[in-house]
Amino acid sequence: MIDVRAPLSVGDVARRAGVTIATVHFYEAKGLIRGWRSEGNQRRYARDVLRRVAVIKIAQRAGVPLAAIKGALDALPTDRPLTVADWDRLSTAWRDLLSERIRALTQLRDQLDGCIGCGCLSMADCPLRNADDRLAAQGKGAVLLDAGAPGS
Amino acid sequence: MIDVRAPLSVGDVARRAGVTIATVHFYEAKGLIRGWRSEGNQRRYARDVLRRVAVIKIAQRAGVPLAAIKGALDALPTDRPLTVADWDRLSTAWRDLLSERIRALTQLRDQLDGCIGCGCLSMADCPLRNADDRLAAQGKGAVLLDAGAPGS
DNA sequence: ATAGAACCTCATCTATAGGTGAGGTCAAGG
DNA sequence: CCTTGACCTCACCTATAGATGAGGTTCTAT
Repeated sequence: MIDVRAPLSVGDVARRAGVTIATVHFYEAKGLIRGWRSEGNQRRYARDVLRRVAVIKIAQRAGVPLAAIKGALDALPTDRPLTVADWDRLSTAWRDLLSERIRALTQLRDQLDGCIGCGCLSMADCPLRNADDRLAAQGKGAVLLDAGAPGS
Repeated sequence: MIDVRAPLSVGDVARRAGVTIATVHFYEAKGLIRGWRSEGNQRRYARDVLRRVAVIKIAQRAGVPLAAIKGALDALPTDRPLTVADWDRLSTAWRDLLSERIRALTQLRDQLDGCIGCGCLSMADCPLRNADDRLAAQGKGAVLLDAGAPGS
């Protein structure tokens, strides 16, 4: 008989969250999830971590780096499970990030459309090269893609 | 008096392409660009590399990893500068990749919209978690984002 | 009680895309 | 001539996100 309220082992979490045990170790080491230890020093987790890992994976799909995800999760109280309201705030922020990413990629695609066959790459006023330069001037690389995430 | 047809040094390429000297070294080591050496063993490049570097940077913005960019460039004859037709083929292929990326991110955003506040993350039929599982089942991680690039 | 599965830590490795500094060489102007 | 800036190689470092294996311990079921 399985008690659905029993604490989860690393293996349980890994299997049920669809990640490897190494990943669970890694997330705990990075402070993204939290648990306690058994008498014999084995990891134990509340069922709540499953939702946390799910949230982490969704944010990663949206392109949010782990450090930023941690920042966002840290801004939430840790003494209770994630609530719907928490998820609402996180998903809204990440949705906006996603929109910005989509906007940037769409703009690039449109520029690519406009430039296909034009051979203008060597000219100073090519929109593709200029957009790139404008970004480069604002800092180093990938500004649009890696721009600040919520809570960090 | 500056001869616009004179070969470029690494420093020239770096300055004019908007990358660091380390990056030029790196690209040459990876076979993304090619040049020759002066009597004194210093790197020399034809002006053509400027266009190549520009193409590389655009592909990177589209999310194409360097190895795939190299694959695409290797499929092109190296005994002449990049032509408009070459650029046409590359940009069309990358445009499609970009479209796929945009589609995947847009789908994720729509799912996020549908799920905001629904609190369904813990349920097995949440579209966000399922989409994730479907991807995971096809291999490990980031399938949509890193899917095959042209010429590799 | 004991076999075997699951778990522990720690060190090392993978891949991507470069950056940094040491120690030495090359090239051009005053 | 000789200084100075640009260049060379090589080794090692950074960050991200884990994977892998060694050597030893704990848990659980029979």
